[in-house]
Amino acid sequence: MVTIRDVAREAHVSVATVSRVFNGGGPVREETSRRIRDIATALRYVPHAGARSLITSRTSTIGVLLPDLYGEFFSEVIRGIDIAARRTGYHLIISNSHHDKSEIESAMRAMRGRVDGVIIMSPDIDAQALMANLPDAHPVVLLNCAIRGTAFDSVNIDNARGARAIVQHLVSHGHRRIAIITGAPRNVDGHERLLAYRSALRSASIEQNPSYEAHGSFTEESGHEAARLLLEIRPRPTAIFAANDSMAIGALSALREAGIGVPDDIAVAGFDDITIARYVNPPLTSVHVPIAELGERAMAKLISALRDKDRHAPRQDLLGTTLVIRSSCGPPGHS
Amino acid sequence: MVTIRDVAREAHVSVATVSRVFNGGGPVREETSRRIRDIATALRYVPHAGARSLITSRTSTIGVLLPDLYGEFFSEVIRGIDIAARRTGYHLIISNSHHDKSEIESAMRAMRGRVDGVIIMSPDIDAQALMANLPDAHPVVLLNCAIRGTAFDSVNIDNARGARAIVQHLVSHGHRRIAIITGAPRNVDGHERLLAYRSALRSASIEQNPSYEAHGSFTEESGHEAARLLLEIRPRPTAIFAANDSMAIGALSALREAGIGVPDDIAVAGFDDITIARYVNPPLTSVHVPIAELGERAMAKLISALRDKDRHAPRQDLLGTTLVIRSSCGPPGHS
DNA sequence: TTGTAGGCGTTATCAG
DNA sequence: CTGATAACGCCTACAA
Repeated sequence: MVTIRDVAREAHVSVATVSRVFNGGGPVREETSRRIRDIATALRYVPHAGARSLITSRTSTIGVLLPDLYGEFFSEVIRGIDIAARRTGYHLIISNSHHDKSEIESAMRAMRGRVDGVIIMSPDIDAQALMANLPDAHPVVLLNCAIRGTAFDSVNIDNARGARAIVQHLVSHGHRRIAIITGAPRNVDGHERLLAYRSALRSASIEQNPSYEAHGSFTEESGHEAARLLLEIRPRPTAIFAANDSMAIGALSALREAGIGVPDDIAVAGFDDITIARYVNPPLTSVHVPIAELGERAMAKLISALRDKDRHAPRQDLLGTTLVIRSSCGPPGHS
Repeated sequence: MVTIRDVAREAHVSVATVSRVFNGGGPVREETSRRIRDIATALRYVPHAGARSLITSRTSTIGVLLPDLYGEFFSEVIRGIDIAARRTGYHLIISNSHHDKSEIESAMRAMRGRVDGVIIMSPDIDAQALMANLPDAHPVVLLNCAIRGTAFDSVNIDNARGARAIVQHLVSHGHRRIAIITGAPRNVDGHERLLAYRSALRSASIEQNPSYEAHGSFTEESGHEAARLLLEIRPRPTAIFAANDSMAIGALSALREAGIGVPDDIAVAGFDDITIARYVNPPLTSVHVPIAELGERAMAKLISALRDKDRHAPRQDLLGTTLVIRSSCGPPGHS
């Protein structure tokens, strides 16, 4: 392995000078600097990250703690984080499938000394209290977590507005028997969407039917199953709001199998607006969520917290959504 | 920051003893060991990764270099890698959007001293020659790369068999005018699937019509567009093989818009068997690819290369696929 | 069974 | 502008 000493020897200077060249530290004569730089590249010299972090106590790396996550949401979040990371020269350590407090804590422990900060995504609603006292080893940004109003930086989706918009859209099309397929039981996003659904129904003076709340878990399969259950209920709902697109697509396939027309017999709406939403049959009305931006924003917050170090006021961001009207709930103008 | 010295002082032993406890190094009296362990956890002591790597020259971290990648394929690969990584106590540094040689090389340089080995995923066909002489800083496993028969460890999908199976399935249903929507132009998988399609047609003594080869790029949108183009051709194809499911779904939506029945008027088949394939209308006949296993396998190979160090014979793995018959090409038995 | 001490590759401080 | 040199936190012979 080629070290800073090799470069120094070859360039007939001290290691200190080489170090200065690479860190923009002190003043170095232009010619010396160039010579060192040339020799370094010729020797394919790369500073040893560990040694550097030992003395600077910074790693230029940030950790990302994720729950079990499948599909588009996961990859988009990572993509957003990566975009912001590479823009600022940070590396990314990612660690998957963390659910409860102990797993998160052990993961954070394992990351000590490897990262300068951490982005935690833990949408489990029960993690709220658990994460209340996170180790303050390094700055933390909470991504789509259940904790609200704390002293942490956080980024969340504005689920309430989005779900309300969907329900209002359905109501404006004359629907009164509106069912919901809920998300995974203890998931924040699913929970918030459910609450907003209820509240929107109340606002529209629609009496709520508890049996219209079918349980799902964000998968196509669960959406399929839930829709089948919903079809048994009398009076049968005339609209189904699935808490995410995957379940909406599962529901669509269940309705098709049952010979039910969409949107004529039953309207269907989703949430997230994943890419495929516009290509299913019929194209799915949904709520667009800027997923990549979620990750990008989280990373940006972390970076700025890292820069400011002490003087940094945590803020809670709420990312807006957009109603995307296609044809699974009938034409836009109709009411 | 609490260091090994703090633990040593608190436990009235030398740092050497503490180190031994944590590395299973030399012999330590049972009682001493327990005391040190207790104090360490009480103090929340975690060895500094950088300092350790400085002397052991190992990092317990592996790097993952990926191209721009969207959707399910990406997340599944990562998931597979992560499963194998956590099983063996390795951390994961991931780095996105690397296409050409220079980007890969600079990324690898940036990882020097941070990782013990690297998994490179670079499905660009042109990268073949470019990557021929990778820096041999650390062990490398090629994941879905175009390089074949080299001295590198590699894991690839058996695209040829899969594509051939699809075409034969179509032929067995009486189709002779079989079109293909190709993948991204320089993508290995897309390329191999195209070649296998041609070869399967030849085997079936079907004359090839170059205009039946529509260009796609693995996105739903490109599949949609390609299908529309295909519909203009006379004689019109009676079957469309899309090089992946996303494009097949895009094609499905184009056919629906054109009022073409599937599979009655035109049969459609995909590749990958992503989760959603069974929920689209009609359920998509496809080739199942064990994506997560791809990542898991790559990681396993890297680990074993890391263990053996010198004595390790690189091997090229080809992951098998399975034909999944649903209804987008007509019933299974029919011919 | 335990302690001492040298060194891993860098950066930072202080003299020149 | 440049060069010694002392840390940084840890592991590992070598001694005791």
